[in-house]
Amino acid sequence: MSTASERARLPSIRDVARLAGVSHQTVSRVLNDHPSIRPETKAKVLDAIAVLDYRPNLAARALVTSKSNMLGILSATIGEFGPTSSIAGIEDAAREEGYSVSTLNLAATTPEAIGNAVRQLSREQVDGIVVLAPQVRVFHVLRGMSVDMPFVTLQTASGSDGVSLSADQVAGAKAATEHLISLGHSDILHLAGPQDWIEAESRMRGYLDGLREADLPTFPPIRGDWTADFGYFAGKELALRRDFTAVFAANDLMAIGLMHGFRDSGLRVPHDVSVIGFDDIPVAAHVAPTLSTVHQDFPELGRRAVRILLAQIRGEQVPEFGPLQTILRARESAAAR
Amino acid sequence: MSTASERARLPSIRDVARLAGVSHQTVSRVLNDHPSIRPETKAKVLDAIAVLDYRPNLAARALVTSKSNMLGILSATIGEFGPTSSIAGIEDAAREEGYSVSTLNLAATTPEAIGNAVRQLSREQVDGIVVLAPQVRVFHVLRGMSVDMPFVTLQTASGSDGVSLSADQVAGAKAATEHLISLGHSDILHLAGPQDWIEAESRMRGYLDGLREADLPTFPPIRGDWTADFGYFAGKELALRRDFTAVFAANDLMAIGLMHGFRDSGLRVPHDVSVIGFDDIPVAAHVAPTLSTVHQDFPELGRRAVRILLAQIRGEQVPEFGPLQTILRARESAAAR
DNA sequence: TTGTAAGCGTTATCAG
DNA sequence: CTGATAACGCTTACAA
Repeated sequence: MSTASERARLPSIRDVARLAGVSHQTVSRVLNDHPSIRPETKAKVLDAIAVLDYRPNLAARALVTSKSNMLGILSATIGEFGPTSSIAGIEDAAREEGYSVSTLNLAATTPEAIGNAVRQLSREQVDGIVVLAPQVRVFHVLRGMSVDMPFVTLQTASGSDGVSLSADQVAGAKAATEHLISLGHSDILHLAGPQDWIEAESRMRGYLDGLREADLPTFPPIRGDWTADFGYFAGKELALRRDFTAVFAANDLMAIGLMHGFRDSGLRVPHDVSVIGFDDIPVAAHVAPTLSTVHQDFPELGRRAVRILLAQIRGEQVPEFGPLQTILRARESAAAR
Repeated sequence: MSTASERARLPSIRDVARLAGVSHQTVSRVLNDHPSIRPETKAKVLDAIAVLDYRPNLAARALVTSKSNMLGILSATIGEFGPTSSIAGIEDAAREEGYSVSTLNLAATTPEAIGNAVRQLSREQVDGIVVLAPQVRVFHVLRGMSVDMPFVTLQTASGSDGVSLSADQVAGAKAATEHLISLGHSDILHLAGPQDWIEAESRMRGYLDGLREADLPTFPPIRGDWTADFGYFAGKELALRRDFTAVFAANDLMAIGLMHGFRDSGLRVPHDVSVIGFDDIPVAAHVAPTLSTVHQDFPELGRRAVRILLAQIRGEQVPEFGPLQTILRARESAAAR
């Protein structure tokens, strides 16, 4: 019985060379698609590689080239739908380009924690980092600490400096608000995301812009924490004051909790109050009433991040993506008053 | 202006040695907590390390030790709540133990794709793999191909061979079924997960066990695909036949879609039909009606997987965990008939 | 087109 | 307790 510790040594480039009757360097050339190599030699080498089931040792390669062919994901989200979907996009795009992906979840968003995380990723020799840390402070810390490798931040203020990208949150939020307005609502509240979150700010701005352009009164936003539980309590609270006819919640989870709170308070959605959310999570189309919301393509965002990052790493022209479109999904929860 | 390409060489163990006035080997010993080393020497070295902001090159270390201090996650799920939550647990536990984590998403569950994925991970020198591939076939392929490194599979049949673990799906599903029975239902349908999924089988078994023990009739399960959309169409279909009073859906997403389908067909939940789900996703407590379901601690599952894997890697005694408890959450969607 | 030599930054082995 | 020396598997020079 063989245990893990007696695992045989894997074939190296030299074993391949010996079997193929060439120098190890020639094998290396084949591996790296070096232009000048005789076809028959190449064939011999490839044969030997196949026979031995040889696979290059990535650590050795990383050591000598000081590139790891690995991308880091620095994430500071707890498993919400958006970021999670983006991560999937990042991984797929990275693997497609031959990069592996090392993920690191930030426990806290203190400068020290962020610094440690970046250092850790840098120790791991990642060639670049995709930062999925939608909190404003993370962004600032990152800018301040002069990270010694290429990085791209996702879901941050758009257009800030060419290394961040996101769907057009402001436009989406504005569209949501305008949808409510077009349904005849004029007293529209906003259940916002947490203070520190960039997306929360953008969505709030879209809300304010929408109302301002329609010359409607704005209300001080209620600060939530993205959770359905918070939405629920907000709903109970809001049911006591009846100075509004519609609410735009900064994400679907809060919107669904909100509808629950209203329901428990005897308010009917959309009959008494209209609600619209943001994100279009998979259940949005199925809750009762079905939730009007704003759809965005999170995986595509991740894919774009990778393309930008790789361009930076390779010193190529960094592609310019326009802001990713958001799509309004009108459903039952927002109706004419 | 300095570009990435002119990045200065990072300090190496030899730079530290020179500054501390010792040999590079001594530095290495300090780094690895070698027992026999004079405290003052150690202090000098640590000083030099701090001054130079030296950090060990992981690739070099991986090359010489042929361990990477990296764990692989092989995932074959599309971003569902459960697996995603478990992944977070895996990452946290791994980082805590000083391991980094490389994630690889399987596009297809063909034997070739699985083989490639494992090979890729093995190229990356990961020290072990956590497999999050709940499909039966993946499990079989893995067993057949004799992976050359330690691995643990999550969410597979419990007790099959000590390297797989999961919450007790069967017990949870049985509890859900018994809950419906205790509410007075005797004609209970099951909206199952896809054929190939291990958890789908377990939950179905729990359903069958529950009914059998109560001497109630079983119905041929409806095979779903975990999505809310499928649940919706199933609901529309089922509304046409009225030979049941309750449905146990294999996950919350399908349960929520199902309720939507019933609603659109004029059936009221729980008045006309009771529904219970599985997973306790964050919105379950807030949809209308609030969804009765079975809760399980996905992150803990991930943490346990890491502990088992690390024990294997380190050749320690592998900890024995009992099956993870599931908890019935009785809410509005399942009521007495 | 191919081969030889050197070195990447670390740990392991053996002296002292 | 500490220091030489030799790997680890690969790529980048430079030579042939």
